[in-house]
Amino acid sequence: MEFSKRQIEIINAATDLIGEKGLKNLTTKNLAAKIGFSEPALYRHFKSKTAIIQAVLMFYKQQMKVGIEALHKSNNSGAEKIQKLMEFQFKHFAEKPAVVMVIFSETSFQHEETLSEIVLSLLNQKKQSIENIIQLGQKDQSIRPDFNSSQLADIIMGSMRFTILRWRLNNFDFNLIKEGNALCKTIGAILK
Amino acid sequence: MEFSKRQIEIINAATDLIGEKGLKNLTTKNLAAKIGFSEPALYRHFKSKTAIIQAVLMFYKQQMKVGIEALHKSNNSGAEKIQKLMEFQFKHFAEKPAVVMVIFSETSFQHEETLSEIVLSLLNQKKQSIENIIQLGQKDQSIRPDFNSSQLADIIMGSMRFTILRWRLNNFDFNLIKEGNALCKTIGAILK
DNA sequence: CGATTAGGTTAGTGTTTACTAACTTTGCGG
DNA sequence: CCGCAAAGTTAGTAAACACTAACCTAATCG
Repeated sequence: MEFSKRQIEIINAATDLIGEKGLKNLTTKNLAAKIGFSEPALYRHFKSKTAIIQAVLMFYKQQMKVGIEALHKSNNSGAEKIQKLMEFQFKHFAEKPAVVMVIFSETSFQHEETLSEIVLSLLNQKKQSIENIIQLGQKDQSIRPDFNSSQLADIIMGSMRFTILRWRLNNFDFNLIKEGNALCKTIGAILK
Repeated sequence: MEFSKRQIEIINAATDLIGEKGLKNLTTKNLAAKIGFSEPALYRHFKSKTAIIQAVLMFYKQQMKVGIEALHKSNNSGAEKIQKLMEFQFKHFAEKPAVVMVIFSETSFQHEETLSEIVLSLLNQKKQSIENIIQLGQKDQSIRPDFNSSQLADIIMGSMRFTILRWRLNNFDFNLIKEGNALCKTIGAILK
């Protein structure tokens, strides 16, 4: 998936709009206004609004993949990698709250087959990376081996998502990084 | 919050509509059609569509409260109560997938102050009950005392929500109760 | 028994939505 | 500097939306 400059501009504007007031705020009118040109111009770069949302998700998926791959290359133990991954994610969200909204908009796409599929693949990609790290950690003995890696991945991803959801519902007004670190430590203790 | 018969009828129909195709499927037109009368009739029972969604959430909140209170009265240990609570929730969702959709629609309400508040209170209510049970379990020594109860609650609620989200994104086509039980056991082991 | 009211109807309103038709401008390669 | 395509414009459209006005009916109750 390659995007032109203008397309990336549109993707960022769309992300911001969702970030500000949720998916409902992403209208062709608002989007055009945000970028500073007229509505029909959007259609020179994307064939439909759905294609734009699709691009937003793909863009985010790509970003996440790059971040996780970088983590994988480090020389840390499995347990340490999990810590780093959690830190990375919390930091990412704290810096770009708009992305948080996009993630949670996931659940509003059920009526759009193509979007649902991307969301599922996004989630699976992330879960798979975490499972891989856990299995690695179970081999290098930094993570206790008696837990199922898939379930541990559910627990890790779930607790992160939930913390982020709480943050969002509280209008982003507690320190996510701090709460994230605390969660991180508890998860670390559980994995030992 | 007391609802008339007709209001409960509307609440159920609205829940079903959201369950079928998400929040976007909840239009006044669809709702009226589902119940079998005309659109304007809706406005004899609720003053606006927002009020209907509000009622759906309040109704669900009430239901949940009743379920959790029943649990609290039992003579089980804290650890056992957590198990029961998780079973109860997974069963509830497996039986009424529509409610799942409503829960995850939470995240689509950010533009509506009043709805966001209800969602937050709903989440807090649930989290508080779980925290209470954990603290109880830490006193009766069925749950290890060296973890922060708030974080454990995040982990429990988060992993449940995530499992349910996966179930939904997979079109409800794995056995939620089975996966729920597996998660339950792992959580049980963690708490010990 | 007459008045009031709760709860239904048909018809329609203004607004917002995603998107298109048709035209114009701009920038670039030969 | 010509031709042409890419990328912008204005003006508009049909459909869907939440909601209202005006009217009707039947039950309740003093």
